[in-house]
Amino acid sequence: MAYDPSRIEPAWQRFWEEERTFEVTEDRTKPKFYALDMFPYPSGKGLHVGHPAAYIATEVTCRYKRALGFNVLHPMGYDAFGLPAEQKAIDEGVAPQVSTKEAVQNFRRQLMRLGLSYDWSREISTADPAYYKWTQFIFAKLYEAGLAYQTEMLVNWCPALGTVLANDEVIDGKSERGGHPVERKAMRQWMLRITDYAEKLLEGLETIDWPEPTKVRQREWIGRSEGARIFFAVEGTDEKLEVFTTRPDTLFGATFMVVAPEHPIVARITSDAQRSKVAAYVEETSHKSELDRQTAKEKSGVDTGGRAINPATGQAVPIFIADYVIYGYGTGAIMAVPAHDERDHAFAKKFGLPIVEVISGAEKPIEESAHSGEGVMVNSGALSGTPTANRQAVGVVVDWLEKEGLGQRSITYKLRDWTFARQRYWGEPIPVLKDGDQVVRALDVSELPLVLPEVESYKPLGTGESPLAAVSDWVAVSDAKTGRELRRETDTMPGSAGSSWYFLRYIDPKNDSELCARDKSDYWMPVDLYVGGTEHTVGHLLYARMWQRFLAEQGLVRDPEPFQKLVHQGMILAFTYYGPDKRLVPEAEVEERDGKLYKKGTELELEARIEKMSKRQGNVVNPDQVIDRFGADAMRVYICFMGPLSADKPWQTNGLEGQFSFLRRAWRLYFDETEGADTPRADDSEPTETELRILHKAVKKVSADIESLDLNTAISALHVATRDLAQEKSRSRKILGPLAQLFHPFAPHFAEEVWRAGLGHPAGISFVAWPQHDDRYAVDDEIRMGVQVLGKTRGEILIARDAPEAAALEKAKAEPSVAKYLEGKNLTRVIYVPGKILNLIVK
RNA sequence: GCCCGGGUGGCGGAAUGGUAGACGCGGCGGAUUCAAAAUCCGUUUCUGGCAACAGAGUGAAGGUUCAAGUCCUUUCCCGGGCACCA
Repeated sequence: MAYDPSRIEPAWQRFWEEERTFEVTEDRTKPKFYALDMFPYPSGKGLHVGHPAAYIATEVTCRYKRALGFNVLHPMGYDAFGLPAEQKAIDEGVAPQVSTKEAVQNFRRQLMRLGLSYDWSREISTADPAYYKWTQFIFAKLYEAGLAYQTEMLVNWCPALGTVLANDEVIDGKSERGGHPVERKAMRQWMLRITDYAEKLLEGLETIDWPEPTKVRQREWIGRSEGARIFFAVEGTDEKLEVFTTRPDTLFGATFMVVAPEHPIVARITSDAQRSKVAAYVEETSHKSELDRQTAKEKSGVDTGGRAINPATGQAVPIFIADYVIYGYGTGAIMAVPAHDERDHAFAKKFGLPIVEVISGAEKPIEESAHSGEGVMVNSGALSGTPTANRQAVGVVVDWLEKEGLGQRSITYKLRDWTFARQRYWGEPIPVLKDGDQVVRALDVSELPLVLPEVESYKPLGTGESPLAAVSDWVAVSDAKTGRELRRETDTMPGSAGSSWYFLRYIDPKNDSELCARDKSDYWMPVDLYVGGTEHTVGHLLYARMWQRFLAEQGLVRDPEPFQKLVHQGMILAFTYYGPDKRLVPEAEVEERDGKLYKKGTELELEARIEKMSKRQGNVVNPDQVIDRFGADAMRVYICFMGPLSADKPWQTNGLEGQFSFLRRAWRLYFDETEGADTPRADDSEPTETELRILHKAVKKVSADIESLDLNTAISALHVATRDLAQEKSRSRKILGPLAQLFHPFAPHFAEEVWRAGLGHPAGISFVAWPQHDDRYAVDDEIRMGVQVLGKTRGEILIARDAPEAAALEKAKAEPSVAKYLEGKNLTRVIYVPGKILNLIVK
C-alpha cells in the first residue's frame, strides 16, 4: 500500500488523544520547556495556512525537546473577544457567545488535523467567564494600586455609526466600515498607567533574548529623552510656563514660546486683543483629526498676546499657540529656538520672529536653515565658549538652572498611557461600581466573574456608551458592601486585556481560587520560546510585559519578564496572477509554457505578483483542502522547507507536491508497496560504514538546525539522507529507526507509523530518546578541497581533512587542471587552511 | 524625512571570510508503460564552443584581503515601522 496520509493521520491523532500523550504536569525531576504560540483570534472564516506556518516552529521544537527528556508545556487557546464577532452580532443578531463558540470548535478541529502536539487539556478562551474572572481580578488589582484611572481623552467619534472607533478602524479620517466622517471628541476613558513602567520596560529589554529590531522598536516606542524642565515666568501674571527641552544649552536662543492649543494655560495668558483669534484657532484644531494635523505641511499658529521672560536673557518673548506642539507630550509647551530647531525655524520664518544663533558651527547662514548639530555656545553670556559635544553644554546649563531654581533635569517618554476601555459589548466588563462618574470601588474577587449579560441589541446606542448601558437591571446595583445604590461601569476592556496574561493561565487553567498557583508559575515561567508576528511588537508584547511586571510586584509571579526568547515568523504570501486587463486569474487556471505564464488553453499571458493572502485577492489557501490532498505531514514538512522561519515567503502548490513525493519516497525505505500490501522492509542487519556516515551526518545537521530554528535546512538534510539511504538500499533497523526519529518532529504521523508498523516497535515515538551523533561518522576524514591559483578555483583534490601542507601541495601539483596554471611560474606563496582551501600564489 | 529588514539561477531558497547556487520546484533528455499517471536515472547559472575548455557572475560602483554573497564606503531598488515627540 502506498503512503496514504488520510489513513494514518486520523489514527495517530486518535492515539495521541486517547493516550493523553501531550498532557503534562510539573515534574521537578526534568528540565522544563515552555513553548508558546501567539494564540489566534477565532475568526469565523477558520484557519488559513498562515496559522500553521506560525505554529510549526514551536511544534518542531517541542517534539524535539520531549525526545531530549524535557518536560514540555505546549498549549493553545483563543483570543476570543473582538470586533468581528461583535459586528456579526450587529449584522445578523447572532450572539457573540454563540458565534465564537462555533468558531472555536472549528479552529480546534482544524488545529487537531495538523497533528500539533498541544496539551489540549489546557485550552483556554479569553471570553470564557472562568478565564475573564481573572482578567477582571488583575484589573481590580491595578485599580487598587492606582494604575487604572479615568480621564477625559480625545477619542475617534463617528456620529454616523454612533460609536467610538479604535485607531485602526479609522482610515484617512473616515470610518473603515461605511466610510463615515470621524471626529475627535473628549470622553471619559479608563486608562492604565503603563508610563509608570517606561523605565523598567526599557531596562528589562537588556535581560531578554529578543530580535534586536524588535527591541529597537520597543525602545523607540517608549521614546526616552533626557533633558530639562525649565520655568518661564509669564509677564504680568503669577503663571509659570513650564517647558521640556532636550537642548537646554540653546536656552539663550529661545526667542518665542509655543503652547499646545489644548493647554489649560492658554485661557489665562491670552490677551484681550487676541482672545477671539485664539479661540478660533483652538476651535479649528479641535475639529482636526490627528491625521489632518500630521499631514499639514505648513506651520500654523496664533500669537496669544501673552509674553514670557526668557530666564537666561531676561528678555520678554511672545507666546504662541500652534498645533505642532502636542499636548500629550512633555509639558505640552516648548521654548522655541529657531536657530537650532528645524520646526521652530519654519515657524519663525512664517511669523517673522527673530532667529538668534547660540551654537556656532552652522554650515549655512542661520537665517536660511537651523543648525541642530554640535558646536560651541555663543551669545550666551557667561556660558559662551562651552562646547556642546558629549552633552557638556547641557550639563553646564542644567547645573546653572538647578542652582538658580529655574529648572531641573528631567526625562520624558513618548509612551502614552494605555487606553483601557471600549464602548463595546464583546469584551470583559470593567469590574467597578460607580456613583455617577465617581468610582466607588472595584469588585472583590469573591464577586467575580462579573459576567457579561445578555442584551437585546448589539447595536451602538448612539450615545457613545456600550450596549450594556441599555441593560438597566444589570447596570443598577444595590451594593451589599456599602449599602448604596450604585451603577456598574458599562465600558468593557480592550482586546489587549485578555492576551496580556494568558501565558500564565495555561500553567494552571482550571484553578478557581487563583489566577495561577505560584508554585506552578515558578516551575514553568518564563516562556522559553515565544513565536509570533512582528505586528504585535509595540502592542501585545509591551502590554504583556507590563502586566507581568505588575503581577511580579504583587508577588503573584516571580519573574519580571514573561518571554525569555522571542522569534518572529514571516508572513505567508501567495502568488496572484493577473491577466492583461488586470483581472485576477485563479492559480488552477494558470499554466507555464516556455517560461511564460498563460491562462490555461489560451494565449492570454499573465503577470505573477507576490501578495498578501486575502479574501479579496482570492488567493487564500485553506489548510483543510491541503490536508485532504496531501496530508498534514506533507504540509508541515513543506511549511518548514519553504524558507527561513522569519522571512516572508510565498505559498507554492508545486513546492508542496514536492514534499509530498519526498514523504512517499521515504515511505518506500520502510515498506515494499509493490504487491499492494505494506511489507515492512527493515531487518536486523549491521549497518555499513556508508550508512552510518549518512545517518550520523543527518542526526548532527537536523539536531543543530532544530536548535537554531533553521527548519528549511533541516528538511534538506532529511532529503539528502533519504536519497542516499535509498541508494544504499538500507534495511537495517539501526539506521531506519533513528531516521524515523529525525522525521518525527516534522512529520509525526509518518514517523509513528513507520516506527510501529515498519520497524515493529511499540506504538509511541514521542518520548523515545533522541539519537546522538558520533563525529567518527558525522565528520568525513577525507574531503574534496578546492585548489585555487591566484585566488581562482582551478581544481579539486581528495585529501585527509587534517593533511599537512606538503601533502596538499603535492596532490595539487599532480592535478592537471591545477598544474597547467603553475607551469613556467614561480610559486611564491602557499596559503593552506586545512579542511578549507589551498591557494597558490605564483609569479 | 528618520529607523528596521531585504535584493543570489526561470522560481522558493543554500553557503562559521575559504570550490557560489546545497535541497526543492520547474525545464530538458532517457528508462519503465499498450498508453498515461506514478516511479527511477541523467541534465539544468549565463555567454562562447561539437567538445575539452575559457570567460563572466550574488542590485550598482569603489575598497580591505592570498581569498568577499559574507567585512568597509558610497549608491539604487523593494518591503515594513515611525512620523512636527521639543
